[in-house]
Amino acid sequence: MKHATIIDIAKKLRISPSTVSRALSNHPDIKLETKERIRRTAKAMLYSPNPIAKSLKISQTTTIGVIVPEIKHDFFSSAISGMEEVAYRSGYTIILCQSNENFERERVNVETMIHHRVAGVIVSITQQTKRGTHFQDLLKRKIPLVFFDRVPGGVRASKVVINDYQSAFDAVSYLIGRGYRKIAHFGGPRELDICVQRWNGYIDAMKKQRLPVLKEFVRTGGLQEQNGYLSMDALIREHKIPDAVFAVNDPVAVGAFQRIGEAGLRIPGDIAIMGFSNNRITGLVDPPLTTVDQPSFLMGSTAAEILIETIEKRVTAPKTVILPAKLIVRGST
Amino acid sequence: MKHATIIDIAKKLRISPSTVSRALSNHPDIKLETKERIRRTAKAMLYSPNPIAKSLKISQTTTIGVIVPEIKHDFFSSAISGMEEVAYRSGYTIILCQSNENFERERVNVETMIHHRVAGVIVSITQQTKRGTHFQDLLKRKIPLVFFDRVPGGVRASKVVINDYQSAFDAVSYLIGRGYRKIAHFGGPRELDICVQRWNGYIDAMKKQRLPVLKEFVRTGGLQEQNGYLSMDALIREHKIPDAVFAVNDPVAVGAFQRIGEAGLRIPGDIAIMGFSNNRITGLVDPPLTTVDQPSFLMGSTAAEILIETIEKRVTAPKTVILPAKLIVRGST
DNA sequence: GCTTTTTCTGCAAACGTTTGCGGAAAAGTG
DNA sequence: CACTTTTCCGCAAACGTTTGCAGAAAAAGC
Repeated sequence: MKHATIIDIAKKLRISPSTVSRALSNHPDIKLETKERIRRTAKAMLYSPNPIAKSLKISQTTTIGVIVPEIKHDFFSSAISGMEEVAYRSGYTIILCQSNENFERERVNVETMIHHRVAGVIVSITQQTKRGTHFQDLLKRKIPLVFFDRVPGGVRASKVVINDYQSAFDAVSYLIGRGYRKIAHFGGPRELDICVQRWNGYIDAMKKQRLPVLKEFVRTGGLQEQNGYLSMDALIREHKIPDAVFAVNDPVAVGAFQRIGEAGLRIPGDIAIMGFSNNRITGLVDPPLTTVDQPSFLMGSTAAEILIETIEKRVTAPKTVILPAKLIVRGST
Repeated sequence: MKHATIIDIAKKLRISPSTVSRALSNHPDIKLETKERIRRTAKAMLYSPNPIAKSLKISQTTTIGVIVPEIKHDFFSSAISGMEEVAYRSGYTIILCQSNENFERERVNVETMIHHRVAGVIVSITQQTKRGTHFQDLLKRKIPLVFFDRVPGGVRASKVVINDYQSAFDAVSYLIGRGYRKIAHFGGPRELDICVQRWNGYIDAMKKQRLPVLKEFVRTGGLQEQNGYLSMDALIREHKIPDAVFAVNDPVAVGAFQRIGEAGLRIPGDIAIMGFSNNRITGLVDPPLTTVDQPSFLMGSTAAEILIETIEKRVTAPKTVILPAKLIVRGST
């Protein structure tokens, strides 16, 4: 079963392919009557335009590329869901790559997107990503680009983020308000702006209340569960037990949570714990985790909206959207 | 910044584009020396082939389409992760659609895939999907198709699943072995084969031990958390408290879990609970849920492997792979 | 009725590849 | 040396669209 083409329609109607093309794209040059005729037979022949041919001709597709560190991560999968939703509504399709937190692979992914002539790309960068040179290749080719959540420094592109600094500041202030004093911070890699922001929020909140920031209570590591587990493990081994832990994100919080449980310590009695992102898990563990709600689906959908707007309206000025994050107080603090 | 084309290379070397094309695809007709020369300048000019032009010519792309009910669902996102992994290794890219458990949208998604001339598609069907006619369109066009997990009846395509019947049978037998007698089943829609299989496994395990299957203890509904919540809610209102609940999947189990907690009942003391899939959540709630481990990542990766094999080797005989599932015993039973 | 304007349609080139076929040059054969 | 065979490369068409330009037909102006 072959696809019907514009040429097939043209032959059947004994007119030229160009007329058919114009009629189908509603060009004003074509008489209304012929347009109708063409549309009817197009429908009758089950014609569907070949996007590849069109792409080749106008050297631009109607697909948008998405690059995330890990698809299965709760935050990302629901952001992707948001993107797919608006892409679907706007007639775009999504091609998806994961970088696996690997810089080199991210670079390759960007190349893949370029080769595929995507109309634009949305990315959240790797933990390892320090330089943004590979993103410059996109900008050079005038391919619209929007980052979300994990954004690199020094790349002139749109971003959708939350106010990480303020959220962290508020979260830690809340802990202090609850009476916690020895508050540890399990931070992420210093290369990632969001980690630095959250780190700064922590520091400033502590300073504001004139609480000392103890070196042994500030640990940096990756963003995975195991990192939280290991950080907590180290603290326990060194017998440096904090009142509370402010984790850079939920997986790290959950890792710490597990280690605390294994040590027979009580939450929040012995150690309070606060996460960041409001992953589904945090509401289901016992006690449920206090965390900062990061609107993942919304971040994805607005990222897609901004991108599509940029593609279609050809606006070039990068835009930064800061979405509201909300402290969700639960049993762990 | 423009992309270098085959023609650009040809001009620079004063040879014909066809020679360049053949050299780059290592055609035996071309002298080794010229091949080398062409490859060198191709590299120097940062040439990268235009996949769109190639696709148009050979009317076949190197992308594979994936359609799932919900991206953010734990099981699916990690299956997608598995697919992306092998796709990446094999030089394919993934285009992703979600049907949102909506039959009509699934139909549109399939059309999208056809228009995009994907090399093959992987799908897990909707709860609503009863007829597979839209999948026939793929087969008619000789587009390889593989289903995973949720497979429809009556479509001649490859499948990768677990043995749902046996796993359910084993799970329920285990419950009976632990001494539970009044075992309820919260099942999914009867349209979905996996639900029927698990339902049958439940029934047969009960029958084998000569336990009565009570009508009020067998409830069907959707596959979401709220469905489990509501089923449990109904049972509690009717004062029909079972010893144990065997849920069709983890979200349903978690829903029931929540309702049980709200009712002040104890798990497993008052009601034991068993899920299905081994979502991450199940290991983190308290008590952790006994469940059946469904190897989501592996299911995704093997689905992709089978698909790519079918695409490249042009094998046409559908193949069914049954992956092992394993009972994970935890605190909830 | 003849020129000018407007309305509509077709021709042909282009997007970047792949590939069947033909043929020149080189090599082999007797 | 005259021939056949092999080796290597180019021509041109094709994939299904879009679009600038030219031009025929119809309408309008006088």
